[in-house]
Amino acid sequence: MKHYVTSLSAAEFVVQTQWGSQLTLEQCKRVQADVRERKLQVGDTACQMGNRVEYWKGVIDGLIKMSVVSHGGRTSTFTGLASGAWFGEGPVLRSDTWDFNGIAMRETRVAMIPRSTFEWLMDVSPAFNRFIIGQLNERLAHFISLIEAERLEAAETRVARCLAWLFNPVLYPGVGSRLDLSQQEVAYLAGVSRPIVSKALRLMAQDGLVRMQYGYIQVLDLPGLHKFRIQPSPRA
DNA sequence: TCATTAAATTGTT
DNA sequence: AACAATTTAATGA
Repeated sequence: MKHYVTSLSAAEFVVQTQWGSQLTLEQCKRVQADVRERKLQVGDTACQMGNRVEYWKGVIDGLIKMSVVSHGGRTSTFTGLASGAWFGEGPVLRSDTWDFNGIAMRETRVAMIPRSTFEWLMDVSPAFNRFIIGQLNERLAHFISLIEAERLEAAETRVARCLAWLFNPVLYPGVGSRLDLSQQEVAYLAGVSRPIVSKALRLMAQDGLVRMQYGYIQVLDLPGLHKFRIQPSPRA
């Protein structure tokens, strides 16, 4: 599972993103001057519920788990944030404070755009606004799909859905067709037990949708993965 | 470079 | 949840 990631600096990373490449030279210069980089170890916090949002953040490489904690201390995971993901625009525009936790699932490098720079970009760049709208829209579709699957579908189907979104090229442009992800990690992200993940992955592999190797998963048919479905057991 | 060992991941009950 | 089997990574000659 050697991934030969060209280790871009944060400044190099932002200008080659979908939004960064559409900025004017002037805008690029300011973004590159303002961007910061942070390296997270496994278990480190990328963002914490309740804290003020100081930065809009992007995953250069690595994986972050997005989750919330209930009053009783139980945690619920929504999704992973994979390479190329940008997050925090929701809280910046809406509530000023993080409304979820971000925990690194492995060594992860994060690019950080100061809030003031983000707001400036919203003011001066129509291209940036379009990107943010697209981002919000994609995430909305993602979460609607999650809720629907959570309520109506079998656990194996939820695993497929969860994986399909993780390979979404709009939200996670840095993820190719291969993602270093153990079945245990998939279980955490999908909110199911590891044996369910194991069973689900073998079903998907039979249908030629994915290929699994030791420590990583390769998607062969992304549309097929979205459509994958096994009959849910009827509920009360 | 190869063999041995340890660690992580996966399959199964 | 626990166990066994398999794969990879690390170590050292």
